[in-house]
Amino acid sequence: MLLPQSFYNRSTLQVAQELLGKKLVFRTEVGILSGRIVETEAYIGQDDPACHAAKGRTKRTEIMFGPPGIAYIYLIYGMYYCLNAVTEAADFPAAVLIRALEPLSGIDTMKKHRKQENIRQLTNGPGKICQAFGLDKNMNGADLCNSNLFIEMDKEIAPSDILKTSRIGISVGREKPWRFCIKGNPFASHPKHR
DNA sequence: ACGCTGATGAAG
DNA sequence: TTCATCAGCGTT
Repeated sequence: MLLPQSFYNRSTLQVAQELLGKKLVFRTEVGILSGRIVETEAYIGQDDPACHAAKGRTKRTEIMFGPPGIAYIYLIYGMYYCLNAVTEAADFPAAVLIRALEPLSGIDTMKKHRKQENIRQLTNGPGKICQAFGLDKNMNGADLCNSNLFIEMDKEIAPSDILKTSRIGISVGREKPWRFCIKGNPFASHPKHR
């Protein structure tokens, strides 16, 4: 069952943790691509210096100020895309970055997109997920509750099985423990925890 | 440890 | 208009 908009219209920290174990699905012309979410990060509001929307509304970040349950996909480092799910009510800018998946279906297509045979290397990083799924700016703004890209209910992860660490790859806001992984899952982006 | 790569937003 | 920055990845 597909997660409804009300799932996303809550505290970002709660959504980020509850997304662990859920299934990201993308229906494409070449078949269904899916994977279990095993790593997320929260980016929350104007007081979080690492959040793209920290300095207010811009053309790029207005999507984070919009309604919850929308895909926010942006280009990073000139070559890779990152997929986020917008959270919380409209006018509060926040999102959850999907950082790593355990591939479930469409694995052959993912291998082709990634030019990579090792299943563990297919989706263990936010840029790799978008490459494996073929997601780019064309899917920015897609409604995760009503489009070919959505998230389904699946496993429930017990709080005791969630590892909390600082976020990766940022230069500000490092002190916030807003990265979440399924403990011991081998598909996380950084196998060694910080 | 480093280079690739280009959109973004702030500064001028 | 220029310029530093950047929620990553692959190769060295």
